[in-house]
Amino acid sequence: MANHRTYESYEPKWQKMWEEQGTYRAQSGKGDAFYGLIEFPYPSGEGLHVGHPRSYTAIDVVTRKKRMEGKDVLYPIGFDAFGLPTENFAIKHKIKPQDATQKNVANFTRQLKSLGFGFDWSRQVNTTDPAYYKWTQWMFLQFLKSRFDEKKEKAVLVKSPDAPVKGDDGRMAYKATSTINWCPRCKIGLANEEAVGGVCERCGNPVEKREKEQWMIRITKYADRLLTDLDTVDYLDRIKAQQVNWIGKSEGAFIDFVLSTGEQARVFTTRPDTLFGATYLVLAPEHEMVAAWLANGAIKNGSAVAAYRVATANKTDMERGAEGKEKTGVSLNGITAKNPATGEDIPVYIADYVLAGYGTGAIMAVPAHDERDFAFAKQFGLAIKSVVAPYTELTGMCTPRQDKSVSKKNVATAIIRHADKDVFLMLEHHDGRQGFVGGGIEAGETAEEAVVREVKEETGLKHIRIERVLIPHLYGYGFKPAKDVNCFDHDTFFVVIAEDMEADALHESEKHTPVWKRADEITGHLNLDHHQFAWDWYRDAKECFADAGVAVNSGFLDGLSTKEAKEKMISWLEEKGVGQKATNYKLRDWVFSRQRYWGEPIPVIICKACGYVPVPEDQLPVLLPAVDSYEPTDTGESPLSKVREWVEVECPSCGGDAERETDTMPNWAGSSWYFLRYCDPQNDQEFASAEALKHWMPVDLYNGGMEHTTLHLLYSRFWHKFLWDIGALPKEIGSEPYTARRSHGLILAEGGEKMSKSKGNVVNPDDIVAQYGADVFRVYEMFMGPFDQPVPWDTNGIEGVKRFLDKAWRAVTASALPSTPEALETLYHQTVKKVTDDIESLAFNTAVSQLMILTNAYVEGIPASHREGYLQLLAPFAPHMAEELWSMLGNEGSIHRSGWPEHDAKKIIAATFELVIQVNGKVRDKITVSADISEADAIAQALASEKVQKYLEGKAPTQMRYVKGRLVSMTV
RNA sequence: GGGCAGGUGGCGGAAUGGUAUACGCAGGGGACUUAAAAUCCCCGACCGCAAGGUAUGAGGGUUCGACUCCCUCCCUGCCCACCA
Repeated sequence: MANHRTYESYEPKWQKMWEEQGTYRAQSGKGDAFYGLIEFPYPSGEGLHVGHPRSYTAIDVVTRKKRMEGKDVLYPIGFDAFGLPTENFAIKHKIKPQDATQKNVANFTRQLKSLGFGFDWSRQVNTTDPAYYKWTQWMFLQFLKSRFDEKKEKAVLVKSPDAPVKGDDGRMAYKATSTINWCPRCKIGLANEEAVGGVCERCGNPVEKREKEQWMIRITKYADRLLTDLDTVDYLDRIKAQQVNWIGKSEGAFIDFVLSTGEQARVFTTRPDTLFGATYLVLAPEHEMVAAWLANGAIKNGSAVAAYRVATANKTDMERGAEGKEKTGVSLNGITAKNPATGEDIPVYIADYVLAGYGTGAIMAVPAHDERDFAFAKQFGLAIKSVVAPYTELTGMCTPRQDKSVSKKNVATAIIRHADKDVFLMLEHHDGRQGFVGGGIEAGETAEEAVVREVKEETGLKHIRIERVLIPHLYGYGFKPAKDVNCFDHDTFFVVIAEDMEADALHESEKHTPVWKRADEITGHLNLDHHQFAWDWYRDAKECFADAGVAVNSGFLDGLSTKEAKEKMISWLEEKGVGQKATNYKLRDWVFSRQRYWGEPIPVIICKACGYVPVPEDQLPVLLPAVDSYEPTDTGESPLSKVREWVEVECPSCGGDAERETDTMPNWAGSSWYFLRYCDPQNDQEFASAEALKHWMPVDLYNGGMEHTTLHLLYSRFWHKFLWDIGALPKEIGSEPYTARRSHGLILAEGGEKMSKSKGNVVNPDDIVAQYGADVFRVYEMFMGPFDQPVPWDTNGIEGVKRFLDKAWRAVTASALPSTPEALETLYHQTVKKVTDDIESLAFNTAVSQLMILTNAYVEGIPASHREGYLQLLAPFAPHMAEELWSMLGNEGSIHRSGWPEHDAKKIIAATFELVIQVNGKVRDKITVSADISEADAIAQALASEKVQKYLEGKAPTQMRYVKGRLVSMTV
C-alpha cells in the first residue's frame, strides 16, 4: 500500500472510471426516488467561482449518501446559457455567442468534472440547445393560448387555441405598451425585478423610462396562490419571507372620489378608516386623467403641470429615490374632489411620491396619519385632520418640536406622569418627538441613560434605576379604551424606581412576575387603572394636537377599534356605491420581451390582417437565425429585425404576408422549467413524459443562492403551477415544484470582503484543485462554517483539512489494530450517528469535525471492523480518496454504491461517564461512574464527595435532582 | 422606514434547558532530526499565589440550573423600500 496520498494520480483515475461505469446514473423508474437539485450555472467567461462548489458539494454530499442508502438518485447538471453577458462578450470579441457559449460550457464542464461531483452527465441540458428551447417556446405558446379563469382560479386553454389573437383579450401572455425600464448601456428593456433601485442589474447603469410594446405574462393572476401555497412547502424562513415581501399583498379598499369635472378618480388605500382625514388627492404625474385634462384644458395651470410631468419623466427611479423625503408636486388648479365621507371639496395634486405602477396610481392623502402625506401637507400648507388617535397614530404628527434628523432609536423618552415622589411612569417615544417634558438624548447616551438623567434633573433624586415595562395598547377611536385589551399588543414604558425608596410592595412583587403583568400593579400603585390612565393621557394628547393645529374628526367611526373602523368604512363605501374592498399586490406582470439576439425567439407571427398568430406547434422550434451583427439597435428593436429573410414569412392563418416577432425571451424563461427536463432530457415527443415526471417530481431538495430567491424561484413556481393547471403536468406531482428549498451562505474573500474581480481577491477553484486536490477543496468548503451563513475564505484552514485527510489516509493504510478498545467502539458508533444526522440537516461543518475527532482517535491504527464503515462515512465528502482506499482494501465495485453504515444504538452509550455534581447550580465535583448507575447510587456517591460536603456546610440538601447520564443537582 | 439573519477566545466556529469555548486555524512549549520539512505530545478565556471568583453584546425575568426560553435595549450584516 502507498504510504502517501497521491491525489494527482487517483483523482483523475476515478473520475474517468465513474464516468465509464455510469456510477452516478439515475436509474429512472426504479426504487425510491430522491431528486437533489442545484441551480444550473450560467457559463460565463470567468469560469467557476468558489461559491458554486459550496452549493454543489453540499447537495453532492446529500445525494451521495442517499445513493449509498440505495435510493434512486437524480442529481443532474446543465447550463443556463442564453443571456446578456455572453452576448456582450461575443460583441466585444467579435465572435458568435454560440461559439462563446460552447467554449464556456466546455470550460465549466472541465472544472465541474475536476471536482468529482456525482452528477448524472448523461442528462445534461443546455437552454440554448434547439431541442431544449423548442419546449420553452412551446410553453410560451401555452401561455398565449390560455386565459385565467377567475372562478376556477386557474389558467385554462381557450376554445380554439391555434386561432390568431387580436389585441389583449385576457390571455396569460399578452402584448401591451408599457413604460419599461430601459438600460441605455445594455440597450435592453428590463423587468422591474432587474431594475431594482433604478439601476440595471447587469451593468449598474441608471435605467431610463421608455414606452415600448412588450410581451407580458400575467403572473399577477397567480399572486395569491404563490403566496398561500408557501404554507405547503419547506423553505427556509428567510426565503419564504422574501417571497411574501416581493408579492407584497395588501388589503384595503378602492375609493372613488367625484371630481369637479364630473369624472371619478379611484384611489387605493389600506386605511379606508382614515377617510375622514383625507384632505387632498394626489395622482401620479403619469396618470392618464392628467394627460386628458391637459389636452382638454381642464387644468388652469396647464403649463406648470405639463412641465412637472416632463421633469418627472426625465428622472430615473434612482433620482426620485435619492431625493428622499423632499416632496415635490403641483396642484391641479381648477380641479377638486369631493371627500365622500365629509362632503368637503378638497384639492387635487400631482406628485412623484405617488407611483403610477402601484395601486391605481392615485391616493387620498391623510396627512395626520401618513408620514409622506404629512411632509407634503407641511410643504404645501395643506389641512391636517386627524381621524383617530390611538397612541401609536399620535406619535409623529402632533409634535411641533419634531426633529426628523433624530432617529427613532435614539430619542429620549418623555415623562408623562409622576404620580408620587418615588415612582414615575415614562412614555417612550416612537419617533423623533421631543417629549412632553425634557429634551432629547445627548450624544453618546442611550435612551435609558437619558431617562435617568432627565429624572434626576427633574426630581433631584440621586439613586434611581430604570426598568422597561409593557403596558397594553391603549387602542381606540375617539380615545375610548378598547374593552378587551390584548396584552401582547403593547407599548413600552419606562418605570423609574428610586433606589432610596423604602422597601415596599412594588419592590417585592416585581421579583417573580413576568414584566408585562406588572403593568397593572404599577398603574395600581399610582392609583390609576388602564382606563383612567388612558383618559389622563388623552388630555395631554389633545393639548398636543391643539399645539400642532390638528383638528380631529372621527365621524361615525368614533369609539371603534382600528379593525372595526376599517370594516365599518368599507361596508359604508359599498353601501353608498363609492368604493369597495380591494386587495393589491406589489407584484407586477412579467415583462417577457427582450430586444436582444441571444435568447429564445418568441414563436409568434404578426399578421396585419389576423393579429398575433401562434407559430404552429409542429413548426417548433423557431430557430435562432445566424446573424452577422448582434449589436443591439438604438431604436430599441431586436437585432433579429434586420434578418429580413427570417422575419418575412407567410401568415399561417391567412397565407398573406406577415412578419415574425423579433423579440426574444428573458434569461428566466429557460430556467423556469429545466428541473422538469432533467426528468426526461432526451424525449423528442414531449418536454418530459408523465411517467418520468411522476417518478422524480417534485424536487426533494433544491439549493441555491439568496440572489435567486425572489426572481427565479418565483418565476419557476409560477411556471410550474401554470403547466400543472393546464394539464401539461401529471396531477399527482402537485402544484409546487420544490418540496424543500435551502440556501448557502456567500463565500467571502479572506478578510471578510466580497470577492470581486476589481479587488483582485477572487479565489480560483482550479488553483485549489491543482494545489490540494478536489477532496481537500470539497471537505474544506463543507467544514469552513455553517452552510447557510457567509464565511470568509481562509488559506490556512485548507492546510488543516489537508492534514486531516492525510491522517485519515495513514490510519486506513496502516496495519489494522488487533483489537477494538471499547471507547473507540463507542466513538465510532457515535460518529456514524452524528454524520448521518448532520448530513440530513445540512450541518456539514459539524459532520466533518466529528470525522476529525474519530480520525484523531485512530492515530494508533484503525480496527479492521471499523475500516469500511469509516470509509463510507468519508465517501460523500472525499469521494476520490474513499474510492481509492476502498479499492486498495480489495473491494469490488464502487464505494459510492456500497451501502451506508448504521449505528448500534446500544453502543453509542459509553460504559462509564463523568457525573457532574452541582450545588446551588454550580459545578462542585465530577466523578466517574458506571453508565448504568441507579439514581439512588448516583445521589449517594454525590453526597459522599468531600468537595460537595464542604459546600453543603453540614446542612441537608433541600432539593435533589438527578439527570440520567449527566448530573446530580442539589440545593441547600 | 420595513423584513430577515446574526452578536460566544487572537480567528472560523461547537454546545436535545444540564461540565461553555468541541473541531479547525493561528500562537507558545517540547519530542524526533546534524538541520529542516513532515509527524507526534503538551499549553492556552479573564482575575487570583491559591482556595475560588468572573465571563457567551447590555439589562431584567422564568428555572435547582440559561449561550439556549420570555421581555426590553444596543450593535453588525444582508435584502427590500415615497408600495398609499
